Amino acid sequence: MDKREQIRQGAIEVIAQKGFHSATTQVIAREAGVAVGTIYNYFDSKDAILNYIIEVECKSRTRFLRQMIETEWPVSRKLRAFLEMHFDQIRENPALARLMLQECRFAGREETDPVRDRYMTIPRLLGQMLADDPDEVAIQIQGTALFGAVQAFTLQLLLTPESPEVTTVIDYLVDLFPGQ
Amino acid sequence: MDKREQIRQGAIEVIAQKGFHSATTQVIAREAGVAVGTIYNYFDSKDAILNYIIEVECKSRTRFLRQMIETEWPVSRKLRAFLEMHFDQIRENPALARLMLQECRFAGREETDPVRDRYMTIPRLLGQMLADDPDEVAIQIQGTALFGAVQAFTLQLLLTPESPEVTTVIDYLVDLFPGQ
Amino acid sequence: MDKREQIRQGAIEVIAQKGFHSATTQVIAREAGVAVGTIYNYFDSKDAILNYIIEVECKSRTRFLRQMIETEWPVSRKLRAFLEMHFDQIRENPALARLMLQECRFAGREETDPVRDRYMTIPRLLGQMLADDPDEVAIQIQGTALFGAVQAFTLQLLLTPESPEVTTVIDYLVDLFPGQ
Amino acid sequence: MDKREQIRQGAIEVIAQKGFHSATTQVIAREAGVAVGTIYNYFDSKDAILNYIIEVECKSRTRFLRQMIETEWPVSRKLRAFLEMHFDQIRENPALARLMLQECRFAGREETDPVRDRYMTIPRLLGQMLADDPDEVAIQIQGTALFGAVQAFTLQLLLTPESPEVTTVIDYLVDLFPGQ
DNA sequence: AATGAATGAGTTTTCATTCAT
DNA sequence: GATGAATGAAAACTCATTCAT
Repeated sequence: MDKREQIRQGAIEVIAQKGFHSATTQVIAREAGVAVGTIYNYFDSKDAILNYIIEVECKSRTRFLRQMIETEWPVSRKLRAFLEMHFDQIRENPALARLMLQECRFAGREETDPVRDRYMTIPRLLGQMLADDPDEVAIQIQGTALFGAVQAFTLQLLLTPESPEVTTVIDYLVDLFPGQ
Repeated sequence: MDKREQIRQGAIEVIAQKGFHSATTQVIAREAGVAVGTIYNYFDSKDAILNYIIEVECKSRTRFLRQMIETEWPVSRKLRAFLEMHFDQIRENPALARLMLQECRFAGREETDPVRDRYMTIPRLLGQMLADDPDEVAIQIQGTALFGAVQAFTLQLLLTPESPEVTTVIDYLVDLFPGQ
Repeated sequence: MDKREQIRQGAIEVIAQKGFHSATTQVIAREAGVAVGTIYNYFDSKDAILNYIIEVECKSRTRFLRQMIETEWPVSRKLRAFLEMHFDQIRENPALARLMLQECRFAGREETDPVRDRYMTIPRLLGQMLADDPDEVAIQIQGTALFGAVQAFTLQLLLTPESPEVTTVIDYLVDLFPGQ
Repeated sequence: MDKREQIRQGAIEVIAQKGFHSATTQVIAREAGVAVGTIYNYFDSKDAILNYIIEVECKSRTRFLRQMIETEWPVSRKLRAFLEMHFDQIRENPALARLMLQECRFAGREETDPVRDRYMTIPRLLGQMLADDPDEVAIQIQGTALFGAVQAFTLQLLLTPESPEVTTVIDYLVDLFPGQ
């Protein structure tokens, strides 16, 4: 009944499967169970759908991370909680994971890109979670390294069936990033 | 004089700037200083250009990694050498780096993709470089983590001017991945 | 209002005038009073338009011939009826006649061609009309000869203004093919 | 050694197989054993090659027909001689026959077309061969009918393997066109 | 608000022709 | 004369977007 959400879901499936460029509005509309025209009642353009999908996903991650940061837990527990949430979501919605890996390509096309800014917030928050001092360069470095490592494991998980166990990966990462 | 190379260079510039999809053959040809038709004397299709670019770049990385693997150096020195080579090349040809980050997203579209296979060789070789036992899962995990971390730093370097110093990043990574 | 028919009519005019290959989709669209894209809402390809035109025309001829074959009329009357129908249609739509002569040249390019099969049904039915025994080689020969003769007259009619009178031609053909 | 003839032969093979439009100058050149550029030393354009092929073939037919016309033989013998010559050539060079049927499409594209004029001379000469009076309409009609019938048989021969025997066809035609 | 037929700008690719060697 | 790499105009086809119903 919520058309915007319906369209978002349809778009995720189609874009994950065919890639953003090959995902036509026709097919997205069919998958979402609406007419093409209806899409344009809820989104300004096809690009806007993708931006919205990424935005929703980033918000979900950043919200979780901000909660972790404010918690009094030890760092290793925070990190483990985040990783478990992340890989759980991958398992539940692999299409969305595929889409995020495929379509988050903002390598400096435009000068300012709100979606990119939102995306790049994640490594920063990861850094903060590992150690609270936001000015410390070393911390930002840790955040970026962790961010990249998680991404690479996610990609491997989606691509190769004989990937390592998720629990092994989580244990490894929790051990690697002690946040000191 | 070497038209194939000329086209490759032109394509790198244009694709890095506008993305593969928005990079038209017209513009690539103009940038390369040839006519559109000439592109098709040297490549089967626009896709083939991209594949070739990625192939060349992957080969350069894997060749270097194989050399490192066969060397008797300590692991930390091998890793440092690789990272210095990598970030040197980024500095020299940022367009190419941008392109690799933007366009090497093969999250499982096609079942078999030779370019993807070539690309995914890099984390495997990184793992081997860190510790020679190719059967050890832990080593593969290290390779993947390192691969992802390097990518994330590369992206940050390209996107944000106030990124950490490359030497700091290299020191951090050499310290993080001891290969034990 | 019926776009498919509109496009068929436009395509007939343009293809008859310039030949199939030189008839661009742009010009066909303009002649049909639609946009290029609209053509592809009703046909899979430019080829499909030509196939449809030929199909419609062949069906019209074969339907008429089957009616004649089932009639109790004497052969000469059946033949005359067919020829009058044929040359009437030529007069009414010379563009279509021109197109059929120009573009129905299937001299064995593809192994199987449904359009060609439909086209080559006409000489077979002509043979049947001349004498009902479908196994008699002689009859098939008559059908082919009649078919070719009619085509040659049609071509002459379209090309040379000082062609013989249609009635003379019909009389001649009715006299030549007595169907014995 | 005669390059023009070499090119003509190569073009016949390629055009017969792929059709004029799909026969590229590259492939024609390769088949002829020359370079593309060489074609343009002997022909003004790709079209000129086709015209030349048709011209040569028409000349061969018209020369033969003029000889027959000047002979004192009975009409049936002249006709039989022509038909035997024609079907012999089909058997010897089916590619050429295919090409002639496929590519002789002059349904009134241009006002004046020398190749078309040459082609349409054949039915006229056939008429003259059947009865010498060139002014008699009936004779022209016969020529056209015979021309079309021969064409239809040729097409059938090329398309369907279980065509009637050539001798049967010749006997039939000689019987059908007594020339009175 | 929902629909989906119509639109036409934009893209890849082909290929006849040229011309420097 | 022979060559074949370079050329770029031209063509089929796609698809995001619009708008009348």
